[in-house]
Amino acid sequence: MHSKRIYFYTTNTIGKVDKMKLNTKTRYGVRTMIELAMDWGGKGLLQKEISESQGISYKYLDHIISALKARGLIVNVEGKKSGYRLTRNPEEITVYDIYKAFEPELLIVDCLVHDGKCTNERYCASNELWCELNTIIVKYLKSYRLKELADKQMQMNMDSAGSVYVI
Amino acid sequence: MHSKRIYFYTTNTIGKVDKMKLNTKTRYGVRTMIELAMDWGGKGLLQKEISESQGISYKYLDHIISALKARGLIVNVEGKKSGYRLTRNPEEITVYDIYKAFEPELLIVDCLVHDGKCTNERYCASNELWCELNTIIVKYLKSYRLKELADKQMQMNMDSAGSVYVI
DNA sequence: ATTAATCCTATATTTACAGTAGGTTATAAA
DNA sequence: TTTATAACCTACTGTAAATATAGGATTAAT
Repeated sequence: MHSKRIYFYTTNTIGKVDKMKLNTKTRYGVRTMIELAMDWGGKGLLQKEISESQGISYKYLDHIISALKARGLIVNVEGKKSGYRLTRNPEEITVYDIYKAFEPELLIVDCLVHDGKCTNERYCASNELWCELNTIIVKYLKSYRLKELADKQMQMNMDSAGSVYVI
Repeated sequence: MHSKRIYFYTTNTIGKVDKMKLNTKTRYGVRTMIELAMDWGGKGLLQKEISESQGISYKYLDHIISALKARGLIVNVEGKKSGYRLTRNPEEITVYDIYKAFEPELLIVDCLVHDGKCTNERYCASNELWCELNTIIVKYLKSYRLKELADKQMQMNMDSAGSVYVI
């Protein structure tokens, strides 16, 4: 699943990019949420159904769903076997909400704190740079709403029946 | 150096954030480049000097410098012991240029290609989302020039002598 | 020739991610 | 009330990249 490393000095120095990479749980989480958003107002979806339509391992989906539930984003309609549904309107759920179900905080460098302000007393030009970038990313994820994603997906599902997720 | 894991289900599911993180080499690379930018038009800086002023291990800096050289961003002024200097005006070097010295490409998810277009034939709403975010990040890094960083750093170094980098 | 800076290879260590396995509990249906 | 099935939870493993460090070879200045 992983591509070849690229080295300078024949070894070391430059590795395959694994940082600045979104984790799979967040990706899967978003896809799961899109699926549930498309069912918004419907009968609810079973883990099995989500697993099959999304091509995510049933067992692995356990963890995804657990995190989404723990974060209060989804819930069982009524007891088991009734399926899951969103707790809020997809319009009111941002991608950042979903991200936060899988990561404590988005910090592209460690010495930035929650609100995007730096903890260091001393001045550091690069810190300012990364801090700004961090803010931009979070702002984007907060601006993107689940509804938009579900709408796009639904539209395209109608246009070409049988389309498949790949991410 | 690493903070505690946070678990749901008591184990697994959520790990310490290691994704969506800038790698240290890029961070060090930027700091190295700031240092050289502040010396722009000067006598050149030795690896030892950069190592000391930045608090980066001399040996580790080997790899940083190697990558920057391989990328053509820096060069020895003339032979050894003459010090390194930038090959271009800091005004013409973007942070993305530096990033590219350490990572083949910035791709927050694997199924995006260089120009920000998706490789998949099938439509995928989340792909579009990540693709846009990727573009935003790259755009920001391309817009930020080394000169700005060096200027800020120089200004603050003058304001408070003896300031120290932390990132 | 000596010194020292650069240049290069190899290797160690850590640890989070990604994923699997195996089980218990709850609930709906038979 | 038995059975089937879905949800729920814990534990564990394999892998691979990141983050270094060590040691030496090469080159150039003095």
